[in-house]
Amino acid sequence: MATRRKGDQSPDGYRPDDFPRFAVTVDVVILTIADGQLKVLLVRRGGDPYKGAWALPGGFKRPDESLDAAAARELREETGVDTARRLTQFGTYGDPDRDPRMNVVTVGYFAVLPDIGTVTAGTDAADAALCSVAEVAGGRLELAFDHRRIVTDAVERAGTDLETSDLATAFVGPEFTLSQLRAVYEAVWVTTFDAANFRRSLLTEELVMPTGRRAPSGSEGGRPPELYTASPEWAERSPVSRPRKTVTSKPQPER
Amino acid sequence: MATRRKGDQSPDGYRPDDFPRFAVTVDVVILTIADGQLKVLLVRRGGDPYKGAWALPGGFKRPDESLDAAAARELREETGVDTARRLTQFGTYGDPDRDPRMNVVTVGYFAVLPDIGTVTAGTDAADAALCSVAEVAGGRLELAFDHRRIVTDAVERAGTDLETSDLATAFVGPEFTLSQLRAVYEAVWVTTFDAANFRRSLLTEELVMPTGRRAPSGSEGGRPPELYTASPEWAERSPVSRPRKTVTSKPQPER
DNA sequence: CTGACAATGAGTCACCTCGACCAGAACCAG
DNA sequence: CTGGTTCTGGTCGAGGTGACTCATTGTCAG
Repeated sequence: MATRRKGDQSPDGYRPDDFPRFAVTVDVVILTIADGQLKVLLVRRGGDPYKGAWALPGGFKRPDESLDAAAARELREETGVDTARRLTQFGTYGDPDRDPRMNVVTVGYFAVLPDIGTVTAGTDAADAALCSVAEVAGGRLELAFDHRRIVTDAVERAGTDLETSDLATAFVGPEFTLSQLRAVYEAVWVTTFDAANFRRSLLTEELVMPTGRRAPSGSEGGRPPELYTASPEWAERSPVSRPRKTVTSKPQPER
Repeated sequence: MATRRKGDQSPDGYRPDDFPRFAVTVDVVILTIADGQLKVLLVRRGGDPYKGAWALPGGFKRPDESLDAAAARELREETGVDTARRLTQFGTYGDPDRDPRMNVVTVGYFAVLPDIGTVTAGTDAADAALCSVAEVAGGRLELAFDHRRIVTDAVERAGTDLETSDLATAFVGPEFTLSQLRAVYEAVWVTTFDAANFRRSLLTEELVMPTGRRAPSGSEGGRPPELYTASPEWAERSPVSRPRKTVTSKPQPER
């Protein structure tokens, strides 16, 4: 609870100096898929500690706004994205040494975007970039503060949300091919799916509806795929179930 | 991220007064099962706002401890429970009007206990009680601040964790009957399970191991059940899957 | 124009899981 | 002993899933 404290001797009200005060920030992990890889939007720091290092976009919560509103505002201010879709809180970080200068408690949010073209309009676009999540998680790309931990937590949360919500549709646009959708699951989870079985899962459950139109075929040629839209009843149901087995080192054809 | 802010003109360091400061607290939702019902441990407030109302145990984070440590400390101080098992963070609440007097951001944790007998030893045991979660969620029991929301969020999180972890074993002791375990799932999710099928699920996956001993049969008579222990490989696997259907209004025998 | 190629779309089949159901075993109250 | 209750073990069928095959439809190189 918020105010109760053992040994509080001022029943008539708070004396704010009795309690430690913290700065509260929000950090936003923006995930998208580009080049078949899972990417995260990062900005380059201009301030003192970790100057020049990559970090998550974020900022201070204001006293008159909620945490959700703060995350939406920071996302809008720094990336130009109006959070049409979900903005999900996934964790809060308050280790005493996570910021070398002051006590900062930060609340992590994540959002998912279909295409990064809409993001570059942010005011700080100059020093923003999409970076590979694998490089961040593997340590090959250093992040400021404990942002690497925050990113990995966000990715893990996104992975579970794929199973329990329609989060996958947020990675693709309003119209998409089943291959694009399948690429989302394969990128976030690390597995592979049989295209035919994946197709059957979604169609028999009527989670996607064909539009009748077709997307242009890829650079490799091949039959142009049909475009689908997400059914409104995607939420609640579990569209695709995560393979439980350990990575079965499928005989993946080299290419 | 923690420190970056649009318009920050002090590259050499913080001027703490530039940023709003908040009190940071942790609230702990202790869940257990008693009388076949899901219960939550509450304390009665002695302070000014919401005086006399039920609230969650919790308190202020200290600058030199992590959030997890603060939750564990408060749990230990107020309930006498040393968090042998998991203590899971599930959400953070920072609406500007959630505390009428000051800006308070609180981080919610939940823990699960097998038996409440070990909890009454807390220093504030006099005004602590186990209350029905159904009464809290239904609004028949008023809580201070936004604690009702926090409790329902904790229960929802516990429900999903039942599926993805060995959380169920935390509700029961180190040795348990399958009926006790089944009662956990049935209480947290609101459904019912066929005892035989529930048994088969756990035994074929070897998630529980029989001890050879038996518990005394209940007050209603019946065959005395065998005692089991949890297999260490319970984690990672999904022991029991949540029924997806809407509550099929099963012909439940009245009693 | 023609054939190679790529990816989609559609179908089959074996296997497994899960829900529903039943019957016997073990124990208690009367 | 008898009836009632719970636990334990088993069967049976519907439905879902993985693995696989094959036809279809388009692009592209020549």
